[in-house]
Amino acid sequence: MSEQKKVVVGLSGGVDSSVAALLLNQQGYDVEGLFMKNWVDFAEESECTIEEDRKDAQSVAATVGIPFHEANFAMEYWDYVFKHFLDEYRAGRTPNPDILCNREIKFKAFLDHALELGGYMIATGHYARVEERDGQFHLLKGLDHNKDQSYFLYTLGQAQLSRTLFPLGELPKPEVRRIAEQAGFITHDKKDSTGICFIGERRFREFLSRYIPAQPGEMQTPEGKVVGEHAGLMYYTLGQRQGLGIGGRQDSTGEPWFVAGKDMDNKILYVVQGDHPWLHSQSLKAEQLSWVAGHPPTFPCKATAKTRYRQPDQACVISQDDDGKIHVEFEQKQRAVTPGQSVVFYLDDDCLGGGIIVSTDAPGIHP
RNA sequence: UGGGGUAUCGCCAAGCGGUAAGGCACAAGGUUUUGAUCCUUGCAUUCCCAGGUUCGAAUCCUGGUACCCCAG
Repeated sequence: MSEQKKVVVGLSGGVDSSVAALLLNQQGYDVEGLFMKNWVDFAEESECTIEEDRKDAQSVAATVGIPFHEANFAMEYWDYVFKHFLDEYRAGRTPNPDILCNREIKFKAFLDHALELGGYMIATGHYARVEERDGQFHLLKGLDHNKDQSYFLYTLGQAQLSRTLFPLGELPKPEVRRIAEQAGFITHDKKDSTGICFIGERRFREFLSRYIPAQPGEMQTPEGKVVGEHAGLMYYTLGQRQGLGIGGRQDSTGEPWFVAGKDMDNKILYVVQGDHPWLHSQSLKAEQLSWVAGHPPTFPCKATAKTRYRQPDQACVISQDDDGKIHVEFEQKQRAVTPGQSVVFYLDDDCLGGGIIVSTDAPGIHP
């Protein structure tokens, strides 16, 4: 417990990282805090939020009594996260920028920077655990399964995990808030932040339209009936309900409509009503695999998987495809499995790794 | 300009003399470190218009207007 080595904790200005810093400090680590600014927004109220977060982070560092640093990885964020994010959307897929952000920024740029600062390890306020067993580092779910964030961390490998501490991994969220309040943190009752990491909560369509111009087209049913017009395929994601504007067709059942497919070439957005077969898939293919252990498991491999954050674990079998991709066969049909999103594998609490979904066996047309 | 029919929230749609259901859409919250999903709440003092009957009408009557269908 009395490791005298320096740990740099990423302070975001939220409750979680605040408590992470406090706990490490109490555990006897030589803790320093670092606030990252990775997004620059001109003439925008979000600039204020960033500034407020910075001040809160600074205040927390002062309360804990640790040095406070700042870093700006806006360039790295743009080049390694945001560009890719836009490319994916342009291609009609739905990326998860926060997973990339963890790989490229928090556990690369930040980690490197922390080492330069003389740090030995880094720490964040993620709800996840790292455990070393037989010389292998395992990424485990946060003990508070309700807040578990290992899904976002599946790209971390041995090199990263061996230098990472997740002080909140064993704690339930309410306890974290309690600790924050007792410590007198300015952040103790701050609302949990959501939205893209470092960018924040946005009106998503409006935000995207600043980077990708609208390209309207038809909304069609699988039968080819035109039921409306869309603003641009990239603004919609599979399984989406809100924003379609279709209501009260005389020839319909009265059930809500959902996005079920995209025809990029013809700019057609396919929509279906209610619980439609196009929305369900039994299997998927994934690529850009990343395994926590540094190597894939032995295939075929029985495991569970999440296709999106906070989804209950789904039983599946992972196997290798001839073309190097991974084939995942689910026990139960899955709703709206979306290309560009990540599938993350688990063995109980053990996060094995994951990959990017490229296709599913759901009927219909997908990018 | 012969006959018949329909006109209720942005769209579907209940209502049949007793003081405007519901669904979809939309909006606002909630959940949520992606995008979604999901949950909660809100959403016609008013029923095409104008008169009339009635204690009381979206519901009955009269006259307009609009649209639809069949005939010509």
